[in-house]
Amino acid sequence: MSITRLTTASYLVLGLVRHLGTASPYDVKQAVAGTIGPFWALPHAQVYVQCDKLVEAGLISQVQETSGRQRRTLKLTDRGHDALNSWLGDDTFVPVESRDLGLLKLFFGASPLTIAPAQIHEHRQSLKGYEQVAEMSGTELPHGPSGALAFGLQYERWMIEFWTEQLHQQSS
Amino acid sequence: MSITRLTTASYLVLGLVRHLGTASPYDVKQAVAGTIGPFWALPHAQVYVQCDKLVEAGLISQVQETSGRQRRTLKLTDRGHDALNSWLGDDTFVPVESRDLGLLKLFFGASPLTIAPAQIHEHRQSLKGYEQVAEMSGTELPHGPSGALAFGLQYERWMIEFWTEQLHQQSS
DNA sequence: ACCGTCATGTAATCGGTTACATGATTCT
DNA sequence: AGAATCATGTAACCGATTACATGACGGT
Repeated sequence: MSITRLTTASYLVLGLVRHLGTASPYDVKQAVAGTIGPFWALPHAQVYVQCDKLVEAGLISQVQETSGRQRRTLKLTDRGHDALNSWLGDDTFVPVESRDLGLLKLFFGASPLTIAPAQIHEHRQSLKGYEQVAEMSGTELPHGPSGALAFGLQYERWMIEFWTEQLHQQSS
Repeated sequence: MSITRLTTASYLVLGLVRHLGTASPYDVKQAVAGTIGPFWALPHAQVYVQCDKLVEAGLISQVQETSGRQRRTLKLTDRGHDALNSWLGDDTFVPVESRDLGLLKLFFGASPLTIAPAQIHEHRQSLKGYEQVAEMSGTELPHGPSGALAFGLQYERWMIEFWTEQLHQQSS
């Protein structure tokens, strides 16, 4: 009966619904791709499950169309806002595990010549993605997203730098 | 009967056993902490499970004491070496998700004033840890681990830099 | 004797991913 | 009419984490 504790995925959905103001699960799913998707994946199956959970927990309200596509329109309740805010206010540090396969392989002795090129290529792609987002949205972004975007840009540049260096040190 | 495909955790154990030359599951468990643990956690329950799997798959050989603590001594078989090498040789890029809660909260509008200090503090701690490892091991590290260590140092410095910047931009 | 840590495991739970599945619109 | 995509979900599986559990050895 009682709702099992909220997971990060729950807060992700909760946060996205607030970010969008009002949204259907589908909107949330779409938003993932353009926002936090690149560094925190969330398959759509999760979105629907979490929406159910959050509605049941009374953190989001739901109005469902009775005909046609039966779209659900979601919105944070007051308790939802509270829950999200208190999560955001909690500064407990959770050790970051940047589970990077390339790095792991590097540790275990893979040659940079083997892995670095692919890493560099993919990080360049991601960088491009972020740059496009940055261009399109200009300076109109709210603080939060713009900070995260700044990180994304920075991170990709750093990774390109790192792997490039690994590649060069190899030949010394 | 047949062994379900190897997961990253399997290769982690496989890699560590080779890294150590010869090791008991317990040794592996200990090694995790001092090596890849900080950026790729592996609880000891996994170690034992994976060891069983790898033995069954014929990728590591096992000699078990018949008395006392019944320590198991593990070592890569030829097929184990092959498997590890082919994994290391595979440069397929797997999208990195650096699932950083702090970053996620930043995106959703948490104030840098709230989260940045804890982030900075913890990344400083991690940095210290890496620096100690670097000092102790000096230049004696094999290429792989030293590359990964270089990343660890770099990464922590970058994160400190990022969060410090966020903190300062806040006050403008 | 007792305590810490060495050393080994097992079992339950649980959350997430993958895959399956379906009907409603809209555009061509 | 047909294709694409909008929009919604369900279910099975599976791997990992968490918690439980136990005995051996070494030092005090």
